Amino acid sequence: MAVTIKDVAREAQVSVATVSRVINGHGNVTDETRARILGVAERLRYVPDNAARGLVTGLTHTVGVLLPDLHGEFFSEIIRGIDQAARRRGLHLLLSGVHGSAAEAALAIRALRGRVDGLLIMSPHADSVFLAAHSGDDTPTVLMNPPVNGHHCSAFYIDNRGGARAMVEHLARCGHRRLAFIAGPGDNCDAAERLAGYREALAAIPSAAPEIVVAGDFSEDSGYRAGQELLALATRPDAVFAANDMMALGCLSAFNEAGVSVPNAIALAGFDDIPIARYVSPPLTTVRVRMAELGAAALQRLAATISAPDTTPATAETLPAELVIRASSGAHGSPRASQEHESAAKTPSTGRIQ
Amino acid sequence: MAVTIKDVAREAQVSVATVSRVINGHGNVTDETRARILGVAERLRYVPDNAARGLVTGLTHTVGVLLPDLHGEFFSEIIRGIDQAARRRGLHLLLSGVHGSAAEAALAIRALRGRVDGLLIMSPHADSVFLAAHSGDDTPTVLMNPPVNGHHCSAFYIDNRGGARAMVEHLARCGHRRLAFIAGPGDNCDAAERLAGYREALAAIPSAAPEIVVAGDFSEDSGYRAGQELLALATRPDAVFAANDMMALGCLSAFNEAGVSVPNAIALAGFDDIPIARYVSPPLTTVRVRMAELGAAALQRLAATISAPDTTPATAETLPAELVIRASSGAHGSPRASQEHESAAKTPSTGRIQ
DNA sequence: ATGGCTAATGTAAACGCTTCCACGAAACGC
DNA sequence: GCGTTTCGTGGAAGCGTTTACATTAGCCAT
Repeated sequence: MAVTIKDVAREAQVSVATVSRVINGHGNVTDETRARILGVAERLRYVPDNAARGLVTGLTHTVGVLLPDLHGEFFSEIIRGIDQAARRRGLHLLLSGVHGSAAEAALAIRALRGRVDGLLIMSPHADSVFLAAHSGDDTPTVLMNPPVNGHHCSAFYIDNRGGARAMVEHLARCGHRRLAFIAGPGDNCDAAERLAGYREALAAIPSAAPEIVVAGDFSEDSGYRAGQELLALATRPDAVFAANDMMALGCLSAFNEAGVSVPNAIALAGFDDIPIARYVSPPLTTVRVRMAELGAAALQRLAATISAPDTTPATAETLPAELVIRASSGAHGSPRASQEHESAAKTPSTGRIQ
Repeated sequence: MAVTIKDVAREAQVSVATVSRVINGHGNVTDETRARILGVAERLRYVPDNAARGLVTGLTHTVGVLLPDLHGEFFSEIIRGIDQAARRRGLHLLLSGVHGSAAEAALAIRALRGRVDGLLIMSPHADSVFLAAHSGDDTPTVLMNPPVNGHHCSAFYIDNRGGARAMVEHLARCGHRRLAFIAGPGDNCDAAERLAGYREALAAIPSAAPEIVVAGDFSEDSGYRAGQELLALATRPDAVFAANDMMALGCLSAFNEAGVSVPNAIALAGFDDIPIARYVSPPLTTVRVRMAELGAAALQRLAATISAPDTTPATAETLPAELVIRASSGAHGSPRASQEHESAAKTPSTGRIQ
């Protein structure tokens, strides 16, 4: 262990208290003394030990970030948003990928004790995790896209339902009447919400044909199979809305292979706006959620809770999902022209729980 | 601050020393005493404070990760590799995105003092960063893809040159003779290495036409412009090798717009294997570096250095870049068949410095 | 001068934990 | 039986900081 505050104090012929005051910018120190101490600290390359500091102050200036899976653009966007917001507040990020069960997640949370001032959690097990590890603990916590509502800490939700609704309405506006939906995994909350949105919106459109829902599991393959299934139908749908972009892509492959032109013969839309979406041909109409903003908002909320744990009430906020209209939905005559039109159908909503 | 070791000791009617021994699994404790302490700890939901633990042991079980830019797949892959390797060793990750200058990076490193056991750095300023913040400091450090060689800590390099060479050779094997190169930004090390690899390989092919290098800056736009530039040439090249995939994509747009068929009229290749590469039409032949493996290897190295700082020599290792052959390079008659052939041209190399 | 302020600095007690050392008791070898 | 280990446990000294409190000195009003 390198040079400590004592070394600086000895060298500058003052007490450690005075050095501490100078380092932390507290007043009541002569300019001359301050200068001398600063000089010595510089010369000795003194850097305060954050562990020791945290021990006595109880503050680590670090927040723990628990993410379910460290895969792909989705995740990196969240991190980016969190990081940006964090560095603006001088906070550090303790990152932890939680792969397995709720038990493992709980273990990870325990391991963070004394290391972080607060927690940012995104996990399908968010509720059980919370229960298992947090009960009796008062670490400020913010949940990102948790499976269910009603925790006693702040949470940020994604407006899956509103986004799906907006997409169905868009497809209807494009003149499509038979709207099919490729569903996601049954145990996935986002998937369920998107399906619900599809159904809600469909029910609200008088001229629309009855629902057509085929199974999928978010994978490209399942989208491909769903596409074939839809083509085999007695009466084909006018438009297909997949619960995520990967399935839409798989579906697109199936259509291409069958020689069915998108969007002329059949319109197609996805959900997520993964980077590839704008590059496929035709560019995919989809729904976007600004994940970086989710991360940033969650961190901001957490920071507020940390600095004033008692006066900051737990909130539930839902982030809007925006329509990203590209060529695949057949919105305009010319696919080229409609590209990146990106009209946004925002559905903001902020509530307070508890 | 919740329940401490003292609370457990008092409740279990033993000294804190004994509790500590039980918690840390040290021997010399009666089974009966151990059981009692464990029971109390469980009941009280005792979780050791890591800050305090770190203060006395000097170990944090945390490594700092400094990354230049928290954008895109590239970054998330590295993180994923690091995280995986870290959790296998019970290490935590303190993540920090370093956007700005070397000075800012140095500041970030200082802020990690007492928080981490080691550093994993990826930064274009890696050398100055290192000098500015590390001199006099002995924190174990591993560099990932640093700009230059010859630091006194371990480093992992990416075989940009070898990858570029392999690509040129591949294009030549496909029968192309006039090979053009779209260069990256002049101040970028990776770009420079790739250009060098192109030149080396080209010089080694007797039948090849002289080099054709057009400027680019890694952006899609610059690739588009480079593509137009190449088409305007008196004699068009047979194949175009872009220093990264984004430029290759831009170039592809230019070719498509001009009605120039890829790979029939002209072959195309990129570098990086971004996720989109396999989805464009035709799928893009490119060079891949397994970034997750880079991260994992770097962490493994760091862990070794941490556990045995003196006996672990600093190494320099270069990670192979693999050829990913898809349709755009015109390798086979049928684009469909060659897709994801993914023959690998590995160019491993491990050396030891210092 | 004396008392009372204020400003600058020092002293020392935490913070929660690990670990060295000491101590008593039981077990051992002779 | 007595020295000598070995074992289980407690006492206490830190680890590097911050900070409440004590101390000192200088200054002004009396």
